[in-house]
Amino acid sequence: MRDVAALAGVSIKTVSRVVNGEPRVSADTVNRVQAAADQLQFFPDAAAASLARGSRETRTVALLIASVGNPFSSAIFQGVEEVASKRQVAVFAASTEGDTSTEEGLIRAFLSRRVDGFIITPTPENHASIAQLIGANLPSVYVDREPIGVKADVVTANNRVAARVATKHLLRYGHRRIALLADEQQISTATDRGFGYEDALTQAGVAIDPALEVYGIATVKDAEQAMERLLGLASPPTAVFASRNMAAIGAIRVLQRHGLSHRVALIGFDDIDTSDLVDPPMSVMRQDPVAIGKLAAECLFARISGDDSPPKRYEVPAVLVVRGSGEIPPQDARLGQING
Amino acid sequence: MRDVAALAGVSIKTVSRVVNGEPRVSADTVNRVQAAADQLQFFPDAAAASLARGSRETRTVALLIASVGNPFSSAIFQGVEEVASKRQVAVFAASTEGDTSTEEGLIRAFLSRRVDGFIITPTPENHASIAQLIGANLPSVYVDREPIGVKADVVTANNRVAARVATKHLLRYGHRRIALLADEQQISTATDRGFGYEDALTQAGVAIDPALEVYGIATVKDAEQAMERLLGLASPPTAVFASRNMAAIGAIRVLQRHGLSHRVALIGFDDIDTSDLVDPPMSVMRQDPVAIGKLAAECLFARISGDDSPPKRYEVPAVLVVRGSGEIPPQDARLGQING
DNA sequence: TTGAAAGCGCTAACAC
DNA sequence: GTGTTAGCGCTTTCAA
Repeated sequence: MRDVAALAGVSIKTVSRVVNGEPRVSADTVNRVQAAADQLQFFPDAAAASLARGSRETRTVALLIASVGNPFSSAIFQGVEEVASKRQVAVFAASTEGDTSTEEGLIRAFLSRRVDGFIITPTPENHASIAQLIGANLPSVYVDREPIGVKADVVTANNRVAARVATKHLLRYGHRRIALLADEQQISTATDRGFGYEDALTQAGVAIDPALEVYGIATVKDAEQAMERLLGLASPPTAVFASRNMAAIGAIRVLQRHGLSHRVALIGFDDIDTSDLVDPPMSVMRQDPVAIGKLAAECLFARISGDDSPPKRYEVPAVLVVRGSGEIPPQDARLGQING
Repeated sequence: MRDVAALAGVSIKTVSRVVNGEPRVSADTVNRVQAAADQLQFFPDAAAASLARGSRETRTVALLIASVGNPFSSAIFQGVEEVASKRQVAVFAASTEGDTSTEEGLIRAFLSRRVDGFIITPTPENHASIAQLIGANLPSVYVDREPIGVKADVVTANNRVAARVATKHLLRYGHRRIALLADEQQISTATDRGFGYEDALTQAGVAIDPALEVYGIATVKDAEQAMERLLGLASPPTAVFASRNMAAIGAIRVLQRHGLSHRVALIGFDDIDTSDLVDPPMSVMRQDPVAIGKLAAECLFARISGDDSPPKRYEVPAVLVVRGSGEIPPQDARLGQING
């Protein structure tokens, strides 16, 4: 900046004025300064500016998600980015991989980088401690999962209702033995979907069979193992509610392997590009992670702008998409019934 | 920091020493300072430190990809993150959406934020101008696509060879009318795959039919339209090489719609979680975007650390995954031949 | 082992 | 319209 000032023959402050587009600078000066800045490939140092301004605003936010490579997480990122980029805010996205100490380390790193706020998919544990780490001065919004004991905005899918809708759909087709595949029970998303599933069964007068409820599905492999086990039951399920992407993929893989994919009904959560190409085409509760991300970002920017109303909970509705796999009527699915 | 110093009863410099873990501070002082820092929830300001240090290192890099929500791009991000997080480097990821002016704006924004380097999937045009924008002082690495007229490291898949392998595979099954679906011809990735496709045909003595080569597939919809058109030809293709994810999805959708998915062979690029669940299971050239991202990040950090050897080109091999869709023998695929 | 002074690149407040 | 001075939070150099 000093160099630009020297080259343009003005003071350093005038360069600052031009760079920030302040009024009351003569057109001639503006031109001279801009020419000098271009020639020197000058880019203002945003960090130094923020430091000097005293506002400590960096126009940067941090997004902590399960994994940047996971389609659901990255759809959230996409939503956040859409909103942030309109405001010229840059986004640090990072993966917690579900690990609390990684999460803490990331928060520390971003705190040092003076982000303006956080959007967080909380890991299963330790919610209070990360909230305390962030402190009260920095706004944060939680997405996808509800942190316990933390006062902050939360944006999730309407998990309980959506799970109820999916389960009712299967019940309507006559199913009575419906399996549930879900994430760890420490995660609100999983338990809420479990509640919705149980709501529907109870309302239909169907007894809840704990043997059909499998929690702790974290990978496709987990889902495959669970599905194998379910099919091995004396009285296997005739339908499956796979309450997350990976669970559905694993379940279908196993059903296909046993030639049962057209005999056991299945409804997934999380729509994906290829859901309609699967054999049979997959019925799903389609949640809208991009909308979740957008809403979370909007909340966060409202907070950053000074909104100090009480924390709110937002639910983005998931919709049932009927494609075939969820409309298969109950059939005997005991292993060995087909192909000997 | 001043407050911490006051509370601990030491000078500001001593706090700095403790925070940076410098030696030659008495254990007692360290404890007092740390207690004060904890009590005050003190986090050092990384930007101010970088400013004072004069090295201008921010331990931050920028990643410009097509779209953060796109599975291929986010897999690259995942690879970059894996390497960066080990070095405590934060990543700004942002979407260009293939738009040159967006790309330029992002580069300017990150230049102002004083990132240590760039990893870029270049938009179709304007390579030289973005390189000039970044200037010679900041290292940058290009991924997935080769920028023209830019001297920098490049990491891509072995596009030409992989396309040759895929096409040869189809030729081996007896196909002679093989369609190519590819991205815009301004993108090196698309043209390289096109060259590989043509290499294989030429080597097999099969004439290249321009009517079977479709470039400019940017969306699933584009792919669907192209596939419809191809099926409407007097002599339609008996096989398809869909050289990108979206092209494969659109093509399969149309083939399924016409009941031709078991009559027309198809090989995709980019493996996805559900490739094996599709009807029929999709054969693909599986590229490894996570590895591409990792390699790019490693290159970038080497450059940041001062490596000034001549720019290199790296190719990460893609492997053929045989699942069924690519092993269908040639059959009449004229519309209306099936089901009247 | 600790502290004082100077300055990184920039902007606020105030002159002129 | 433009320049001067002080200082943001920190680290460097040098002195104690």
